[in-house]
Amino acid sequence: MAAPRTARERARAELTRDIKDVALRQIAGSGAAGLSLRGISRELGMVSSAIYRYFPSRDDLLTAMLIDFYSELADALWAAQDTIAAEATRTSAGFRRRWVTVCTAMRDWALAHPHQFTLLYGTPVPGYRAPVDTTVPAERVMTAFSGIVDEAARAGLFTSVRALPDGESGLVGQLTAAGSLLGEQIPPEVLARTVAGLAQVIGMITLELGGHFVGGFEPADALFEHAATRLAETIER
Amino acid sequence: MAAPRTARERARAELTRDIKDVALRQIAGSGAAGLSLRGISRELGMVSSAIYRYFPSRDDLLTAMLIDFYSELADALWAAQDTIAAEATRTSAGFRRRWVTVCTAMRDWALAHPHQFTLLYGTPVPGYRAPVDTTVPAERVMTAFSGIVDEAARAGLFTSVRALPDGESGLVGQLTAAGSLLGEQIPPEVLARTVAGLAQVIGMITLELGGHFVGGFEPADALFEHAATRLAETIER
DNA sequence: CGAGAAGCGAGAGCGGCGCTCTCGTCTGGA
DNA sequence: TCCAGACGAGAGCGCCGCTCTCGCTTCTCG
Repeated sequence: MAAPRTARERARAELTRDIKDVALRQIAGSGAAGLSLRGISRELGMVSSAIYRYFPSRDDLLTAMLIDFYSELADALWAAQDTIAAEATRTSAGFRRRWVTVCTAMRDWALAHPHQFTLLYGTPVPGYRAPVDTTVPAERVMTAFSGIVDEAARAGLFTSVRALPDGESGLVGQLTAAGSLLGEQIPPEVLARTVAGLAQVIGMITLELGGHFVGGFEPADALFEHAATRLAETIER
Repeated sequence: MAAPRTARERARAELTRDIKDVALRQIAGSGAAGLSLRGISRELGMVSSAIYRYFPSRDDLLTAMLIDFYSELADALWAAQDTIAAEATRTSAGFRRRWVTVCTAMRDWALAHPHQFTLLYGTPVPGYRAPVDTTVPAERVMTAFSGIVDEAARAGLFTSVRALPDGESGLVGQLTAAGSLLGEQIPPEVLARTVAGLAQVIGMITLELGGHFVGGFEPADALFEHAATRLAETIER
């Protein structure tokens, strides 16, 4: 993103921002499926075809939003961690507290931005396939979790972990390969639990947002916190 | 569903079936968002407005499909259990094996019917809210999991479970209330783990279907089976 | 500084969608 | 046998994503 020099470039950058702003409001209001280029252009007082000068297709606009949302979520998770970063994560209690904090931060963000969350982790939009540009911010979300585990591993918290049997499944290979991207110190068996744990967090939020808890576990605050706490224990031993 | 007597009734029942069949193909092919009443009518050689004699809106057709899919998934889960039903679930090993079997059956069904699965557990369709008719078959899916746990509880497998502290959160109350619908024998703390476990299974399948594992854990067979196995252990103690 | 290139918005138009309403026809029960 | 109700056809409403052409403006480069 070079600084806009000419008036044309400045106008273009501004309009691009405006389009994304309106798109954000549309998604926050009625979901990604309600995102309409015609609606945006109407709100911006321009003709629908003009939008295509800025985003060649609806999916490109969606991709831009996707990147924004991943980044926003990742920021929220890292910010939540920082509130207790002063406390070292060298102890078991510290690790657990930090893990639960990040899990809760994810749920809070999801409840505050349900449509954004479902766009990230819900049903992929029909013909849409997320381009590689989105994987970088998406990984920042993942590392918000794995970072905690990595730090705890460096502190030597996972000594009594039963080693994974390295069968012909290639699981250990997958895990060590993935682990080298996230932090060398995470033992494969611990990384497996971390991924499963993240899946559980996303699953519970998805179920809650999808209304699968109504009439049973609504509000799900207590259930969620309980599950996150147990998750931390599970990861650890 | 009374048996059709007149020719009119027979024709109506048949056409209703045909519409659902075509709708199923459309969803299986391009997802729920690609479901189009016009497309169905075209394939059926009739004019689009005629469809509305049978389903008053697109959402009503979606509801009918939803009920079918929940039932289909529940059937698959129960069928998978039945293959090892001869073996009693009185032992710890039996319980774990049965749990993993049902988890795997769910993943298998989801991989074979990705669009159906995402319709059930993915992003809710925009303005659509599932009517109560869908909760009955949806609960059959839940009970496919909780039934195993209930049986294990009856066999006295969960004796050494640390009791949940009954704080002011009301979690124990929620769990006992929900438990009374699923099987009186499940201790609240075990039910909490069961729900969290189901959330993890759904979460991992969602991530896999959403392509969040590509480049890291694809294929996810080994990771999934490992997670399901650990889940069974976690539920038990 | 002036001409050509490139960027831009407006407008018309394509085919698609869900859904509504009207109209003639057919069917089945009283 | 007759008539109410169910039915399919067709036209139409407003929405959508996307394309193409046409003039106007802005920038760049000789």
